[in-house]
Amino acid sequence: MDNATRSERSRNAALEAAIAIIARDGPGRLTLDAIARESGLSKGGVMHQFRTKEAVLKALLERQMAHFEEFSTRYMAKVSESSASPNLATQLATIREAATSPNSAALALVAAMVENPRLMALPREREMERMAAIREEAADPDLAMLRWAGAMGLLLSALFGMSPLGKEEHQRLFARLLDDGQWSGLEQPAGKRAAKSSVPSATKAAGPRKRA
Amino acid sequence: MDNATRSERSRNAALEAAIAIIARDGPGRLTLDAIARESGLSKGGVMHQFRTKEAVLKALLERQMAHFEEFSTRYMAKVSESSASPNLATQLATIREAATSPNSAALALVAAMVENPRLMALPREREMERMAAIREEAADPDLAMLRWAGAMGLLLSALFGMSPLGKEEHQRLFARLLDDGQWSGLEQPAGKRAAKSSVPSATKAAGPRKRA
DNA sequence: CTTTACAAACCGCCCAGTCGGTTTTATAAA
DNA sequence: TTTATAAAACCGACTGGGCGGTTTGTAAAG
Repeated sequence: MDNATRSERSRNAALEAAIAIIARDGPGRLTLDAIARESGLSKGGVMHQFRTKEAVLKALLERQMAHFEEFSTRYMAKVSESSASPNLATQLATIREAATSPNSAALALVAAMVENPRLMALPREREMERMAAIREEAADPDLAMLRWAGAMGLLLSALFGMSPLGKEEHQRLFARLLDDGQWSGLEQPAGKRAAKSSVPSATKAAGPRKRA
Repeated sequence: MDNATRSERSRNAALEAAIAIIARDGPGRLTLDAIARESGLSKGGVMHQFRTKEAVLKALLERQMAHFEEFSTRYMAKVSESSASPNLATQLATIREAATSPNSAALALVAAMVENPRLMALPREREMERMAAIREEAADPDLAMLRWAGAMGLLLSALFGMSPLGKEEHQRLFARLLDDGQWSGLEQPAGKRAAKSSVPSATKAAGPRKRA
């Protein structure tokens, strides 16, 4: 086997093993020996590919980021024409994907944070770019950010095993977050705030039933 | 000094130390020796008050829960008359409190999760009760849950050090989440969904929902 | 005197990282 | 094609420190 592909296979196996361990046993059980055992490699082999444990975490993080980056660009290509706010739609869909992906890919974040909080700088900066794009395209930037925050809340609370929501509710809420039509009723021009209670009713036949 | 108060002081010192360590060095650095060093107690003293490390985490978790419980009931008493959805308002305010409290109290959750995911059962069950109350009182339960999720997203993403939002944006978004008037424009009677959806939903006709 | 709160040395285990050695691949001279 | 040499990938025993937890001793409270 070619040397380059041999290395790549080993690195890959190690990272897959790391994900499996985190998902099965929790981030606290992720050790270099465990990775070696799970991947079939020896400890030395793992250490040859990654000089330190932090390097493993970093590679893991970058791998996950790349994966969702790809999902993102594919989704973006699909909706960039049909949606008025493609960046927001893409982010919401990506977060939903992360929340429903069985391998609990986002757990890599937890592992990284426990071991070395500085590693979070990478995903944060990436997220800031996206957030800027979302703001640019939004008629009501704050509302867009709140929809983003809602998706993150669903994802992270589920990740922590402390979501009080059922799986079906989960899906329904994500669907509503993604549905632009559901939110157009209360968009506010940037910089202006008003305490109004009348209903513009652009999107629905039945008005709210109960008001204070 | 009285024996009972002496014990209480020691337990308190240990827990304060634990919080300080988590906030300063991250959850991965929380060790019994570190707690002993930080609190001024000896390791034996710490172990006398808490037979195991898990007991420390559990006590820490209960302490934080009690703290926010108190905040909750106080806030609830204030708004129970003036708001149409006092449970939701209280939860949102409590989450905001957790997000802005300097001691990063909620970090105890992360520490607990890393060490022993089972400990999350307590806060989750408490959260489910509250979620039920929120649903009961809401004209549009799903929208209420989404506002809750938005607050959680703001809190947790900030906790992870991966929030792309500035401090001022943070506050502004929380304020908007709390403002009932901002959301009345798109309430939907429970059990009914607008047909305008541009995104196909996976679940439909899930059955009748419970109304207050 | 008995019990409780604390101190400090200590134990065994686990973990990240090291090291000398072996196997596999790459290069190239014979 | 064969052989020689170097480099890269890999192995697994080992080390030193840190960890959770125990044990023994001491002083204060009751």
